[in-house]
Amino acid sequence: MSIPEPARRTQPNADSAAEDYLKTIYHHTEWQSDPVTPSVLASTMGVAPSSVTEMAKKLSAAGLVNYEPYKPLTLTAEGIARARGVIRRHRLIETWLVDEMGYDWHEVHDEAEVLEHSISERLLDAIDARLGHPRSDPHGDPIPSADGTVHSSPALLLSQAGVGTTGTVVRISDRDPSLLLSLAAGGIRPSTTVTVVSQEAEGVVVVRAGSATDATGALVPVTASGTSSIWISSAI
Amino acid sequence: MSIPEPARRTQPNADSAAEDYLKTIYHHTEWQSDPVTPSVLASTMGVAPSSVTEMAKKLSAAGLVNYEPYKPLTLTAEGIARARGVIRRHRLIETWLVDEMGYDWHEVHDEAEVLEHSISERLLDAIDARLGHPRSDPHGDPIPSADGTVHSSPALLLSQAGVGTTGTVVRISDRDPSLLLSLAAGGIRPSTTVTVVSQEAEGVVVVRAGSATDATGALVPVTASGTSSIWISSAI
DNA sequence: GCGAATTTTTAGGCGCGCCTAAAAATCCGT
DNA sequence: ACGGATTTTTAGGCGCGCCTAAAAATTCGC
Ligand SMILES: [Mn+2]
Ligand SMILES: [Mn+2]
Ligand SMILES: [Mn+2]
Ligand SMILES: [Mn+2]
Repeated sequence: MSIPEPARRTQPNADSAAEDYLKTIYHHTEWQSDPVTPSVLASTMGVAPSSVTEMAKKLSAAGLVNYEPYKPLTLTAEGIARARGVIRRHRLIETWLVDEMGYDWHEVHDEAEVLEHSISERLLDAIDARLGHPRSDPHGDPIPSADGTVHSSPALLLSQAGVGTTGTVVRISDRDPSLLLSLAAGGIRPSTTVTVVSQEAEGVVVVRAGSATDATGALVPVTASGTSSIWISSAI
Repeated sequence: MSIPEPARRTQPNADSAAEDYLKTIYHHTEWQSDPVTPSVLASTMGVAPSSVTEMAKKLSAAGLVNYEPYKPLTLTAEGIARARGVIRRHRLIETWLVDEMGYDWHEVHDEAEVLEHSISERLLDAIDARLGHPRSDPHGDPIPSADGTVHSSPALLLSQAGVGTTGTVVRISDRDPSLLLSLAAGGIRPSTTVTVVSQEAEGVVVVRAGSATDATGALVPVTASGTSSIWISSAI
């Protein structure tokens, strides 16, 4: 009894903050290749830029991030592996919630955001097996396999596709639940075939292929920086 | 963009420590009625007694714990409700892991200890419905219902039952996985009928009712304070 | 019932992840 | 190429949940 336990107890979920930084850095380079600067990361994560600098140093000391003052952040090989682990957990949880637990695709992101930090490898594997080792999540994002492999199809941002382009929806960002809801109402999901009808400042009109009478579509918003939330395959 | 967000971001899992204190206080009064002093709580939770005093003041300020210096801690009505919420989550998760995810009963406690703080009410309800609203977990502990009701059967600590007593196993503490494993090997689970064969300092021998040839049993250890980890119904 | 042993509280400190304000470096337009 | 605007870093601070050491209160044995 009463072993004189020498030291500091680890906080619950000790490094979930670090996991979020790794995941967010990875995410920024997954579909685009913006340099990931502290200010970009700070605004994505809702923290002050100084907090990013601080964490960047810590992650650099841990061998997960390459950090040079005043330069963009990049992940080391080990950092990439760790980020993929977090993303694998996130996307398998989202898939499980939709496929087995009665969630709709716009409702799963926030729940996964929390559980990705607490689920064990064993439980994750059980879920993965039960789902039949899915390759992509409900929004079309690839699920890294347990060994770290990722199969992602090359894709084109919808806002960069010219009017008249037809393609298959590869991926839709899950960050805006209300957009997901309206896209579902318009019949647009990953693997749907769509055609760009017009490109305007306030949005992009997309029409799903179909007979003239039952074709459906949606207005896809474009951000100030000129990007939409949908990626399509470049098949003409 | 860049709303001048006024204040302090909440830490991830902000109050999981508080939830653990509430749960542990409740747990101590669930099957026995020891007074819950800071030293008892400190040793159960693996923290210093001064940490308990500190948290007791915080929980008292929050209206969840009755705290008077130098007196045992008790939960307020609101504290009981909150503790039952945590325990409901813990036990439903354990039940789900055993019933659907291929876990054995000695493997679930640690996983539940983490997930109980991060699962949402919605996901919990989905799991509860899927399991058919179970009343007790794999170790025989009652699962509080969503409205806070608990149905627990009166039970007798095995170490307090005389030699020759026969009864039904109501509940087995899940804190010692190796004991659970050996009890399962001995055919002892909740609702098993058992008879106390001998009471000794180092343990209690229990034999399951059965024909003379296939009767099985186990040696149940008794702690220094004279308690075992099994409760039986007082039938006879 | 009193002194010793034990328990509990207080005091002061630490690491984490965040903040604001100010200083320093880089970037950008002319 | 320079000066102002922007970005990034540094400095200092805060709340949380924990710690150890010391002080205070309670409990226990005789
Ligand atoms: Mn997501
Ligand atoms: Mn997703
Ligand atoms: Mn348990
Ligand atoms: Mn249990």
